[in-house]
Amino acid sequence: MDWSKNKIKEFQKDLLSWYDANKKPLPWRQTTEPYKIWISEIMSQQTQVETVIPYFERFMKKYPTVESLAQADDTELLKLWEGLGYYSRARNLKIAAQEVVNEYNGKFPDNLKEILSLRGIGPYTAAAIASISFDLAEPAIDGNLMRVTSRIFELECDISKSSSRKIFDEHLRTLVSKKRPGDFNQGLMDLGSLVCSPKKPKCETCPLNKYCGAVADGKQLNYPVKTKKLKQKELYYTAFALENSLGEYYLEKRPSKGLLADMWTFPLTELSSVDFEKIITDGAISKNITMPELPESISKMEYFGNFTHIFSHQKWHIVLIKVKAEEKFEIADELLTADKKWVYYDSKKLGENVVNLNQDLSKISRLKLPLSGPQVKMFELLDKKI
DNA sequence: TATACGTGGGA
DNA sequence: TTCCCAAGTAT
Repeated sequence: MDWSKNKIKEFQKDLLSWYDANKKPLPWRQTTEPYKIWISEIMSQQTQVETVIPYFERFMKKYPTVESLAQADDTELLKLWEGLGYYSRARNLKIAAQEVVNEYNGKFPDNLKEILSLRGIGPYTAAAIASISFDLAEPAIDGNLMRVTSRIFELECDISKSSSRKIFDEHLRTLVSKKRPGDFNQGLMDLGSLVCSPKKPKCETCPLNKYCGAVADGKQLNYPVKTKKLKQKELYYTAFALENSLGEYYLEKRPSKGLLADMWTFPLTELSSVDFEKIITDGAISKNITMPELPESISKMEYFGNFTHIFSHQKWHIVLIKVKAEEKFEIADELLTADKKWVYYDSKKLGENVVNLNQDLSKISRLKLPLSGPQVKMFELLDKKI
C-alpha cells in the first residue's frame, strides 16, 4: 500500500458521499444497537439481503432482547429460522446470547477480542459489529470487500483461500475511515452489490473508478481470482410418508449434528442409484426396501413420486413412498419418543403442522416443528403442488 | 487448510 | 439445465 494520506482521505470521502446518497434502506440501518446489528449480520451470512428482511422483522418481534433470545425455546427458534438455511447459525445465536447474559451481564461486549470470542461470530461479523456499533476502525472483510479490493489493487490472491484474508486486511486497514468505520464498511458492501458486481460491474458510474487498477487496465472481470467449487455428491433416498387412520403423518427429528440438524423429516433410507432408477421408471418397489422400525405387516407401500433437492455440497434424489396404515394400526407408544411424532399437516397452511401428542385429539399441542427443506417439498408433493 | 454447512435467485 | 452467486463460521 503506497497511497498518500491525501489520496486515502479522498477515497474515503468519495465512498462515504456515494454511500450517503445511495445506501440501501434496510431495517437494521435505523440503529447501531449491537443486538440488532449482530442478528442482522448473522442472518446475512451467505444470504441475500432481500431474503433476510422478513426473517429479521419476525425475529425482532419474537426475541426483542438478548435475554429473550438466551431463553428461547430451541424448536421455536429453529422454526423461525426455517427456510433460511445454515441452521447452526440459529443454534449458535442462542449460545452466544447466553454468553452475553452470563459472562457480560447482558451487555454486548464493546471490543473486538470479546466480540470475536462469542459463538458463531468470526472475523467478518466481529469487525462488522465493532465498526457499526462501536465505531472501531476494523475492516469487515466479506465477499463484497474482497471483490472491490481485489479490483482496485489488482490482487492475484485466491479469495477462496483463507490465507488470502491477511492480504485484504492489510490493504483495507489503511483505507478504513476512523471517523465513520461502520459506514465505510457498509458503503463498500453496498458498492460491491450495486456497482462493483461480479458479472457486469458498472465501472462508468462507480465513485471509485479513478482509484481502480482493474478499470485502468480494463481487467475488471479478471478479479477476484477464485477457484471453482467442487460438484455436489449425489445421494439417493427413499422417504416414507406413513399416514395413520387419523390422517396424521409420522415424522422424525434428525440428529443434533450434521446436515439439517434437529430438523423434522419423514423417515429416510439411502438406496442405490440403480434401485432409484428402477422405482421411478416402473414404480415397482422391491421387497428389500422397508421402512425402519416398523412391522412389514402394516406396510402397503405405493410409489408416489420423486424430486431432487440440491444443497451446497450434496444433491439428493428422493423417491417418496406412501405407506397407508391398516385401519387399526398405531405405532407403539414406546416408539413415540421426543424425537418421533405423529403430525397433522394442513396443506392450506404450509408449515403450520400441528403435533398431536399422545395420539389424543383432545390434547393437540400447537407446537410447530421446523421442517427440513426436502420435507417441505415432500408435503407439497403429497398435495400434488409439484 | 479444506470441507461441511442451505437456500433462492439470476444469467 | 447448469452454474455461479449472496453481509461466513466451525472444525
